Amino acid sequence: MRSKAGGPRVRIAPSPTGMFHVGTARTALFNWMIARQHPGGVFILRIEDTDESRNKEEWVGAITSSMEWLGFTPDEGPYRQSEARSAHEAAAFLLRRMGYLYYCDCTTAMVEARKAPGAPPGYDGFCRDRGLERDVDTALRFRTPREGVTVVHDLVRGDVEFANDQIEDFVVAKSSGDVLYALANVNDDRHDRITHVIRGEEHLANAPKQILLWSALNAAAREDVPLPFYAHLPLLVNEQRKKLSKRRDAVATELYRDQGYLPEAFVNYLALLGWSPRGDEEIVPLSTMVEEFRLEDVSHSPAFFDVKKLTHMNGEYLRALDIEAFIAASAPWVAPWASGWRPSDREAPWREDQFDAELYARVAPLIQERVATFGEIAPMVEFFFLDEPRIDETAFAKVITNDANGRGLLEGAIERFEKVGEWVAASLHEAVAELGESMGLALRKAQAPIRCAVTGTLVGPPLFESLELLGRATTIERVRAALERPG
RNA sequence: GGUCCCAUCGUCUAGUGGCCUAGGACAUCACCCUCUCAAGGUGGAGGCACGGGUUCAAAUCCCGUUGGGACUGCCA
Repeated sequence: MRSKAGGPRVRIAPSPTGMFHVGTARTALFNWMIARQHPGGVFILRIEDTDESRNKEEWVGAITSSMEWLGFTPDEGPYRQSEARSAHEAAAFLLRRMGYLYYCDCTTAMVEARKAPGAPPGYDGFCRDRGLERDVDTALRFRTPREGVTVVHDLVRGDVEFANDQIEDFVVAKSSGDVLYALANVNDDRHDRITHVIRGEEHLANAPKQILLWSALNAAAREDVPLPFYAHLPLLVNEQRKKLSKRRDAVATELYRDQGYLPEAFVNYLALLGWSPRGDEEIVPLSTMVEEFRLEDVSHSPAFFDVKKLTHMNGEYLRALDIEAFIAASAPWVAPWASGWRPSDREAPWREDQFDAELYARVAPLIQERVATFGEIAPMVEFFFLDEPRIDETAFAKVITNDANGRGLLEGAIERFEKVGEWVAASLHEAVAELGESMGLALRKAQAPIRCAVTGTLVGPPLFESLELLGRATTIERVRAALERPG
């Protein structure tokens, strides 16, 4: 349980909430990088499941599978906080015996009722010296020092001071006997010999309480476990500058995985939230980030999670893939029946018997630089696999129904396509160009109705390459179908 | 309300007293390329919240103001 060669021991301690919050993902990344900077570093996953309402097994699965996706394999764990229940109770017992804790039977309403208008909020210490014993309605509170200051030596923010008389006598164990997060977390960190507590800024106000508890535990147990370094990371916020919330915002890491973001790109983007690599290049390999990362360099101010930038960055990663890798990695989105994992938020875009892996392999180079996520592939290439293209009515009306040249172009195209010698992109390009010329139209105008008839839309992969792959028969058949379409 | 944190282009950031006429990236605009859409290329617009100090010199240090935010549970 000790660090190998005195390396850092860090941990992320998510509570199971049903999904893996992107903020937790970033915290995991920063912790993981610190662990990887030292050969003896240890990265621990501890699931804080002490509250029974947050103790669903599948929720734990959301944590482990996202961690796996991100590539942050824990060196220890996953531990369950709930497994240490008896250790927490023992710690509470010891602390109580040594006088650091006292029983309190005040209800929230009672505390509230005693409060003079304008009095400081929080518990007033009413039971501090009443010498209550354990009972069905007694919670255990920590006897906070009334004088002095507790300073949090924060690696990103510097020293943050809290006057002890501003820290209320907080509850450490419920009247049910269940030990609360405040103590459980500290006891676990102490037990696990955590050296760096790296977490979100929302925990900064908890830090002095935890430091007090840590010291009390050291004294009570007569074992001086060194206090960890603290590092409170800037919050991730939404466009309203509010902390990213599960209710309002797209915070589930799984969502990004389902949409077809690459974990490497996602991690790279996450690192940029509150930190930046040296130099002007933002797309950097993980190994470089691990090398350059310093908690001291982390920004102090909140960061907006910008999906647009994430998406751009993902596009860059996608384009950097060689074509085989691109094809392989996109499988869950184009041939989910053949891949081990499939996105949970969508149906297969077409039936297995409609899909043609060889054809897809030839289509892929056409769309690799046109998509930013794997999820965008299917809508762009579906006309290759569906029996009939899905027609965009607006586009159809614009370039075929309502364009004076529309039908003429389609008729001319059929005529020329039937005569094309070798059915390859270059010949088709030439054929359509000539057709356009004969009607006094630029190629960009001439190709539009054909594109719409065959692919269903006005945007997509290069037309002539697409026609080549589709074949003469299908192409002509679709152009005919468009001509026969009512309206 | 109390405690605490924060403040450079719309966004993420570089900047740690002179190298700043404030750099990069995303987004945005224009142009080029072009069979559509992208990608790519070139260029543009856009920022040190405000007010006082300190200093020969401040985006950088100090104070205040304003503005944001977190916490304030017998949740984690």
